[in-house]
Amino acid sequence: MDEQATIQGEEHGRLIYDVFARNCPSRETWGHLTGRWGTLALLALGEGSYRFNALRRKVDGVSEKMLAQTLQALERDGMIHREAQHTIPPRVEYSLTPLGREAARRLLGLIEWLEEEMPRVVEARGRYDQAKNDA
Amino acid sequence: MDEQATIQGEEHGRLIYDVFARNCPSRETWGHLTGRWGTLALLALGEGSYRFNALRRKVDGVSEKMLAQTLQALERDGMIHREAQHTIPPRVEYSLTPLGREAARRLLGLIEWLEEEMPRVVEARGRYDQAKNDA
DNA sequence: CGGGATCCTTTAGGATACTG
DNA sequence: CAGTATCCTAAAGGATCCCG
Repeated sequence: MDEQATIQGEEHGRLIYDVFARNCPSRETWGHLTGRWGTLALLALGEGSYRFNALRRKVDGVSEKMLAQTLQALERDGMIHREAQHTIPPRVEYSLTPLGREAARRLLGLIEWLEEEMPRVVEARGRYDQAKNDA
Repeated sequence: MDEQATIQGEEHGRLIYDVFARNCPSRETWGHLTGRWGTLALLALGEGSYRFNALRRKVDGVSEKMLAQTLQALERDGMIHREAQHTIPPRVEYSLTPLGREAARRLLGLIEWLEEEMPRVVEARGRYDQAKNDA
């Protein structure tokens, strides 16, 4: 082996990505958190609670259908709290649960790191494309 | 507003998720990192370097096509290093770059957190489904 | 206003066969 | 062995209409 420490996560003696690969419930939730609209919805709600259409305006580009679907999935996972008033017209407020708040915090951490590193990524892309052209 | 601190990320004075929403390069890389196979490939390579087919066996369930596609995207983003020996038969080793190693570490952190919280998620799902049935 | 239902398009992903 | 190319299916996603 090499001296460089390997990056491993253990969970009950098994490598976590093995657990993660097959174990469906966490895979599904992972998809909800990191999916195209899930992350955006969580980050938006990290700012405060919003009603459906306000949220839709914040998560720019999302369709009604996808926003509803995304919110339902995250509500079911316990990340989002949904408060409905049965009035006409209806009024529904979405907010983060403590669990969702923690998820949003961690996702934001990853995204901020990525944003910081983007110059490196862009540079790597340039080198990669250059090498392709030379071939 | 509420007393609870909001979760915000700032970058040049703009909310980071606004930047993130439109700014394509980081969105694309985010997809590569969090996509179905990207995360798995990064975590597998966190253990050490692997050749194509060995990696394919580790990232169980991935097709040749998707693994090739995933590795190329991450190589282009500077996350993965590809070392080819032009022999017959060919021999290609994949490993993480320092950037990729950091990405893998952070992704693993998020996944480990999620695994820890899964009981809470499962419980929330139970409550959600129960409430649906009552309606 | 907050969705559900429906229909349609686009993309992700897989199986297979082939090549250096 | 490490891919590429081709073809196909399944799933994500979007537009529209409708209702309480």
